[in-house]
Amino acid sequence: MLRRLYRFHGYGSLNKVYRSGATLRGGSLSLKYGGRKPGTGYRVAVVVSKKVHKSAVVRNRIRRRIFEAIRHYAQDQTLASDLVFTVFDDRVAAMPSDQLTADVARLLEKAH
RNA sequence: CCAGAUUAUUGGCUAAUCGCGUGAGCUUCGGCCUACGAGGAAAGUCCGGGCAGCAUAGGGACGGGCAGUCGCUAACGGCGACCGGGGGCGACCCUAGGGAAAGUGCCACAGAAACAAAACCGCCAGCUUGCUGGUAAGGGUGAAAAGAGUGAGGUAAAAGCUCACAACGCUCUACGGUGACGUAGAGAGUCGGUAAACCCUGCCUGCUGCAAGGAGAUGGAUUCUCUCGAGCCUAAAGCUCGAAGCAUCCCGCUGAGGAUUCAUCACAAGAACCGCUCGAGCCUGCGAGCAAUCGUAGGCCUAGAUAGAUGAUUAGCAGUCCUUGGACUACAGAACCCGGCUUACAGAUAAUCUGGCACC
RNA sequence: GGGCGAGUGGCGGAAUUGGUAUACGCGACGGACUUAAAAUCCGUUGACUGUAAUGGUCUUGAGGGUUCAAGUCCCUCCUCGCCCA
Repeated sequence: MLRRLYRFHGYGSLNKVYRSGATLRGGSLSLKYGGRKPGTGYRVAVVVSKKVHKSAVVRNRIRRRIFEAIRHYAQDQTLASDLVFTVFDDRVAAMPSDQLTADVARLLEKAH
């Protein structure tokens, strides 16, 4: 899990990314990223709808694994954008962590 | 040992590295350090309360809920014990279980007849030979056809029509029990089912919900809104009544709300907050009680997030599945808090009891 | 978090106070018309299972209950949808 500083708070800023952000598609998840002024850091949200999986435990695991992959990526690279990951497949809960980290890193690379 | 019954507990473990939230401490304000951090169902939202607002929520109507008895409880549609009924060889389990002679509705099809009484077939008698009368024991219809078995008497043929014994529910009396009810005796036995149909009886019940609500209190001034209508009056002013609010209606109660500003008291930067976690709280012992539960003594503080922390990876062990070797770790994620109910749940453990077999 | 509603053939959609479940439309199948097809007309059509023949059993999201009888009444669960800052 990322620190509170790097997460979204409230609907307004999230809706702004949904309206004006650009979209990248991956295997099981997509990324919307949007304009933030340079030098102001980054914010991340992960959206896992109830249609992905009925169990709240599985949805929580998906969310935490993606946050963890982003955290490892942010240790080496610098991020500067609003990032919204949307999951549409429950394979994310069971796939090996190396593959998940690579998928997330590929999306983040494209966004820059 | 095998097959069961009931109840309770547990719900992968250890280590390393990297992280997140809250509180305390330190700080050179960059951080550092330390403690704690999902459940028995956190779930479904099916009930009941606390708490908050609407009048310190008051009476009645309407509506809704519950239903054996006695207890427990803050309360309950929950729990415990007992009674009646049903199931099991048994341990034990299941049970929405008030009232149908207060009234109303419904009982399709079939059937002669469906809640008010009845003759279709059969049996018996009479004569006009296909009608009349007698007969509710038998047949047939149906979920249900006047409570009723065996034997004897009785008759034209029959029938609780009469008698003996047995069964059934009802009423009364006696005894036992706080009570539901049980046991015994006596009496009279034509007179459905359905109340998870309306209804009657008894008891309970205001509405909205933390997305509630708060974010100064008291007093005064000005102004606006609800605000308009009717009556008294020539008109104005004034008075009275109604309308307004109390989230269904009547009674009853009250004028209510917003903005600006002044004074006094209080508060001290916070809407990124409070409510928010110390509570019908948990653990242990003792006592009362068959038990639910209650009393008492000692000890303990045990998540409080807010697009939402409680995690990720690696190694070893334990277990399960299939073929070396891999895969997997029951059900499942707090959202104001409690008491229950219901539903989901791999495996492991413990206690008590029942039936059967073998041995001593 | 809190509050509501719905579920009937392959699809849509009826079924009055409990009383023959699936009326009606679409679709599908067979036949007629045609050289062939479309349109039109006629007929069949829930599932399973028989017999020489008439048939029998099950079915309203799932399970249970009340009743002679349940799509309808009551309870528990499942799925889908809607509303509230």
